[in-house]
Amino acid sequence: MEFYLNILKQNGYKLTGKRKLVLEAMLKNRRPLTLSDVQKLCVNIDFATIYRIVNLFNELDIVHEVKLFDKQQYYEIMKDDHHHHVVCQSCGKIDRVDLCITQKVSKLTSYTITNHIMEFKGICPACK
Amino acid sequence: MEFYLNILKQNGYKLTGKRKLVLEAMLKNRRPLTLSDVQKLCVNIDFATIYRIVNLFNELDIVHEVKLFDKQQYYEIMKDDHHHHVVCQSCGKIDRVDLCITQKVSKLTSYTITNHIMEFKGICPACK
DNA sequence: CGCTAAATGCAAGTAGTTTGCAATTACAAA
DNA sequence: TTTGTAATTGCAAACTACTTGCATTTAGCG
Repeated sequence: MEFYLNILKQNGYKLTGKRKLVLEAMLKNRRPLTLSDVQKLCVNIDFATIYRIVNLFNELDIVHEVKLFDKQQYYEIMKDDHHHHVVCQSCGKIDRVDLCITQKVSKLTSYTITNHIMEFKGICPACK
Repeated sequence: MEFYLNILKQNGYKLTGKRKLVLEAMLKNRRPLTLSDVQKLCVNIDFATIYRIVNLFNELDIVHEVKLFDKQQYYEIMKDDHHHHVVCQSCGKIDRVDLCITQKVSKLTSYTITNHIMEFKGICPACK
């Protein structure tokens, strides 16, 4: 918590009650969350405020964008813990995928990779 | 072209002029296309029709969904040519990424993988 | 404690897609 | 080859997820 509050402070942003609530909610729920999910976790914050806070967190790299298989944007706090996800299409469970291949892609394409999306969908062992 | 028309026929769909136009446009432009892109490539087709045709093609696995780094859905024909993409954030160029790790993810997570998203963004050699 | 710029709530706007329904068309049957 | 009919299409409106403008409120410096 302190770590993230410092990022806000160091960038000249105020430590408001709403920002602390959103941060706390996302720290306690470390999985891909939509803006609506975040709003449900933080009673009494307007949706536009949730939107602006989460977008600020994203600019400050406090949260990261996650794309799953619908048209919503998800966000998740992943400090020092870069990972991807696999979603069960039957029960909806989301598991971590600790694999990344940006270095390989960098070598293969000669691009400097700055950003990537990598998510999986399937059937989990329990649902098979 | 014939190959795809047969898929439509075999599934009981009519071979209409509009469907042929959309198919032809997407065969000639094998890169991620938004519905608006497809509409621009096919003069005189209503957007709702483009929407329904591309969605039908998607259900029949004629096209595949591609997610890039904005909020639009892209579609691309990739028969026998599964690949991913890397987008240059400077010039917008899109290159292929011929790499896939669903087998590795399958082993790692014990899920049966049915679907995945994997896209990259960076700076291309020419823009460095 | 008061001042001021930043943050927030409310309501309206926007982009991209999705749907309902009447008009049109592909194609099987005559 | 023409006809009947269900599938397809166009149009307009609805919908979802996000985005913005502006008036009100609040954090935090002095």
